Amino acid sequence: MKEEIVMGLYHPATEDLELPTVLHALSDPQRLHIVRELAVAEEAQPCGRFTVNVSKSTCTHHFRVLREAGVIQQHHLGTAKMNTLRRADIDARFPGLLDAVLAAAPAEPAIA
Amino acid sequence: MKEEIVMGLYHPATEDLELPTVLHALSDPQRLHIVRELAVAEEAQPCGRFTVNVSKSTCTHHFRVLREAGVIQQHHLGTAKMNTLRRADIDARFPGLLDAVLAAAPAEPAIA
DNA sequence: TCGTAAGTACGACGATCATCGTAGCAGATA
DNA sequence: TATCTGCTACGATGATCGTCGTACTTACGA
Repeated sequence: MKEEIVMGLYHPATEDLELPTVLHALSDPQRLHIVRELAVAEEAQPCGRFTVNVSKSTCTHHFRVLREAGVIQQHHLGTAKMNTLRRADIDARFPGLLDAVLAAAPAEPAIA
Repeated sequence: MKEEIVMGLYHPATEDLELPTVLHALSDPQRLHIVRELAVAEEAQPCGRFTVNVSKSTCTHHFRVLREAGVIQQHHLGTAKMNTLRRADIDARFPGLLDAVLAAAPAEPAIA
């Protein structure tokens, strides 16, 4: 039941990650695209630097879904909000899941 | 674009399986439970033999979602409709995905 | 101090979803 | 033929979802 608050933002604890919630977070093409870009990034990325064809408010919505599902971690940095993939946490809770998702369909564009 | 019709039921071809669709199909607790029961079954199972706490019509809906996503294959047998997991197809298209999903959260009940 | 850049909050909208009950159909069985 | 079993079709309903625009906040920089 432990929950972690990082810089005022809700993040579920690793042991509280739920499979249906994570799968649902990953079942949207836009969010899948964000996760894939995040997976190849070396460092934390601000929300604005993603190739997503939706409005800013929709983008905020998708990042919140990913964060509340435990897929990404967010923290403020100046006016920006930096995003990192919670790869170790997801691997610990659901071994192999993230690798399988990232290995699949890397060619699918975010046009949809 | 090939599509396979098995006994009058639509089934997507292996190469047409889409990751978001499959993930969405697996993101429901009831359907996840069905898939898990199907994974440990030796043979094809009729729809009625699943421990699901929803009505019959809702059950029909969930099986259709799984079939149209390409997760299961269905065929009629008398009055029953038999279900099998398309494990080989999913493994071919998304290697490791099904294993990761099945390995995770095996203790989650279908009470929800 | 003023402006700009990056995100958020807050509705709102149409679409999809999970659920149900009722009615009905197709095989199997008597 | 009549009945039963297993499942589907067909709304209907309430909830959630993805999307948007507008207004707002906050931090940085000129």
